[in-house]
Amino acid sequence: MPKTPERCQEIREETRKKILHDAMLYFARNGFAGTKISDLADYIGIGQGTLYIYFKSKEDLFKEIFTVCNNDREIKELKMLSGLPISAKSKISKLSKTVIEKLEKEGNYAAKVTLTTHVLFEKDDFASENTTYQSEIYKYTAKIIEQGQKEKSVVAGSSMKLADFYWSVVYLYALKKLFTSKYETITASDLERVLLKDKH
Amino acid sequence: MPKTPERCQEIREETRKKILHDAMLYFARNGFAGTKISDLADYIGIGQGTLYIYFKSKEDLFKEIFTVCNNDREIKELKMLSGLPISAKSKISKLSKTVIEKLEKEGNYAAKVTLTTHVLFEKDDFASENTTYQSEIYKYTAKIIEQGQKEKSVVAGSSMKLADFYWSVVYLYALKKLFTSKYETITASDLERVLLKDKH
Amino acid sequence: MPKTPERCQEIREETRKKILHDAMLYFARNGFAGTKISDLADYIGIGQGTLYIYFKSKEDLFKEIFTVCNNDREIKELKMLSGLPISAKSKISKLSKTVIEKLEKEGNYAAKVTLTTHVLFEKDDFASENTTYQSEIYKYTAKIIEQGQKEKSVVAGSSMKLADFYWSVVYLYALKKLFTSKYETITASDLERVLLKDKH
Amino acid sequence: MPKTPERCQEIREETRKKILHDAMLYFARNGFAGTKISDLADYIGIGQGTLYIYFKSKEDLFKEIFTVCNNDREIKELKMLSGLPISAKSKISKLSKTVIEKLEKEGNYAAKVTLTTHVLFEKDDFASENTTYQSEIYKYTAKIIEQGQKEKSVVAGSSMKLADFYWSVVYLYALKKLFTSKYETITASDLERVLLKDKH
DNA sequence: AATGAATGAGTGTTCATTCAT
DNA sequence: TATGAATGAACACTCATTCAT
Repeated sequence: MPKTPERCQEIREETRKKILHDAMLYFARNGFAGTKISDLADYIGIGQGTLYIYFKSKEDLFKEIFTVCNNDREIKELKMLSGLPISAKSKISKLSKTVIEKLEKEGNYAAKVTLTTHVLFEKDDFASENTTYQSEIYKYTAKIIEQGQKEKSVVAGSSMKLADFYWSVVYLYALKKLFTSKYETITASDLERVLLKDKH
Repeated sequence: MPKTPERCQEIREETRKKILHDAMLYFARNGFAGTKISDLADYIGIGQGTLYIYFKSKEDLFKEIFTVCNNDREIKELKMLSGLPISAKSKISKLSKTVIEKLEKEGNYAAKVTLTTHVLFEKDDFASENTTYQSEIYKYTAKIIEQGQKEKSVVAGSSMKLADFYWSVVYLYALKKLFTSKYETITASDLERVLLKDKH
Repeated sequence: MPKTPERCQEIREETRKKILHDAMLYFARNGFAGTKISDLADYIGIGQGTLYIYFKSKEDLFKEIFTVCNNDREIKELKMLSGLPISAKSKISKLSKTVIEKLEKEGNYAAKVTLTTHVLFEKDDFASENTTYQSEIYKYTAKIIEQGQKEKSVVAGSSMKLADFYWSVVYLYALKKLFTSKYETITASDLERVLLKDKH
Repeated sequence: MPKTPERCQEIREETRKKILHDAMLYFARNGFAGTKISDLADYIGIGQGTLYIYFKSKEDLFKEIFTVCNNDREIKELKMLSGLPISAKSKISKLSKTVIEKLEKEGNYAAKVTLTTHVLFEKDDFASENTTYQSEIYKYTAKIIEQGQKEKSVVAGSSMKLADFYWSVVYLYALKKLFTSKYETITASDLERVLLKDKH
């Protein structure tokens, strides 16, 4: 069975995907400084050298992972949600349910959230690039919050601060998902409460 | 004439305190793996060798800092609060005000909270030791929550989960305090909302 | 294609052997404290890091070398010699000739003797392990000496003391071999004289 | 009681002597590289800083000790012995008795011999200085040996080689004296046997 | 003069990266 | 292409030396 060039390309793509996927989780758990290439390669199940065929350096790999994390689908979905002709309360409920579900079910969502947020804190170099993504997300969340404040369903306060609060809580439970199994996970209604006034 | 032993002891005690204090902040900001001894020593304003007069190793220094973080005063104060003959809502208000104030004013409170929580996630070795401290804090918080649930002022749900949620939010804003100055800090009433139903 | 595991194993074994061999000489010449890893690696002709692939630490490397030095062949040969049905004088002659020859010809014999004896003096930790080897050697030498004393060919005195004397002289000329080229080496008959009465 | 300048000078002299004396033993036991200033100061019973009042550096201290070791009295006595109008055998007997006695009784003789010889092996820098002393000693010993060979009491062979052999054995038992108490010490007649033919 | 806390150059050890196979 | 042994720059740690007291 001769390897066609196409098949070769396919294999390459698969390996690359696998590295990105596994490394995302590993970096999210151990941080950049706390990740050794040797350990990471073992974790992925490849040789150390192989990593360097696909990525120029540890830093390069990290950056690529970070880029993958900041995909636009997330933003687009949120943008669309914010534009829907429904109450802010519904939007927040919908969003919260989706997020909690992703945390539970979607394999790498927790890692993605964790890395995205971590970078904000730790890596000054990436801060600018990241801001773009983060600020888009915040912008649309803030829009929903403002709508909710008009509708009296959302608590008072700076909409950006509240958006930040909301996503920080998501980050928190992403962290918990990654590291512990001890505590019960937050529910969508717990998450909503960050923004919503009580229902009576 | 030789230095008096008393004076020597004093000097040692002061230097040790300074190292513990400054290193706490540095470790909280950079993590264990992300902290280089040379940078840390520069940050503290001492020679690298000096660190090793007072602490056997980087790990040893970290452990000692962690021990300092887990002081009992915190626990005692919370225990006392939980026992007071006032409404749970008042207790939560009081606690939240105190915590937010400490975050704002008290020099190393943010670092303390951050380290204590980080260790829970990252360092398996410390998990057991840490659990003691953390679980005491959680226990008394849960007690207040349960009181509040009876009084109908606190939302429904597992009291331990809610306690964890509450302190996780505190951790979040400790992180923000340490790393950014961009965002408005959370208010006590934002923090309360994690637990309390709306006032109306 | 990956390297075959067999070839890898081979390479590892070779490098390990080379390190043990060369480091034995280097440690014998410079002592443990006097040996810098950087110098040693240069001497062997490998990178510093390579040493740490094969040995956990400088101390570990030293211990392994020491173990290699204390091989049983030496003991077995001496045991056999001591049991032969020939005069003690012949045994001592034979032994002395062998030893002197090894000192001259066999690459690392001098280093081996030197290290084995040095350790007796300097490293308390190894004393017990070493005693086993050393005491076996002494035991069989003492046996020959006692035979010689009965046959009136060996001088009077405690056989263990004389055995110790004999091997100490060997150690001496191992040292000289390692460090200087100035002095004429001892002859087998010089060595015999430590034990034997004059021939006339 | 005001300290007179004379008394001050005396105290200085005493401390200096104490350091030289104790450090000689310590260096002999641990070697140059194996000696830490902090340990040495503890052993002597003074502060680390004090050493640097009396000696410019570790190396300087070692050199001074080495100079003290190579005193001329030894040489003079041997020179005189070699010139006496008695048989070589008597001279060797006398010398051996004196040496063994010194090893037993004289506090630092073993350390002195050990250091003097060690330096020959280890410290290339000192080799030249040392050679003077050592070669004087060897010269007079060789002279006695040559006399003995004429008188047929001493074994055949290069007189320098035999002198070297003789003093090497002395070094050996100096080592043993310093490090172990296990083995019986050599007797003067054991030592003589290095040079003398048997009595029959 | 004596001390020992502080220092930083030097040493031991690790780990991202390279490269022969 | 994939591997893991080899590397050396970077990091943790030690110790001879200095200096304020």
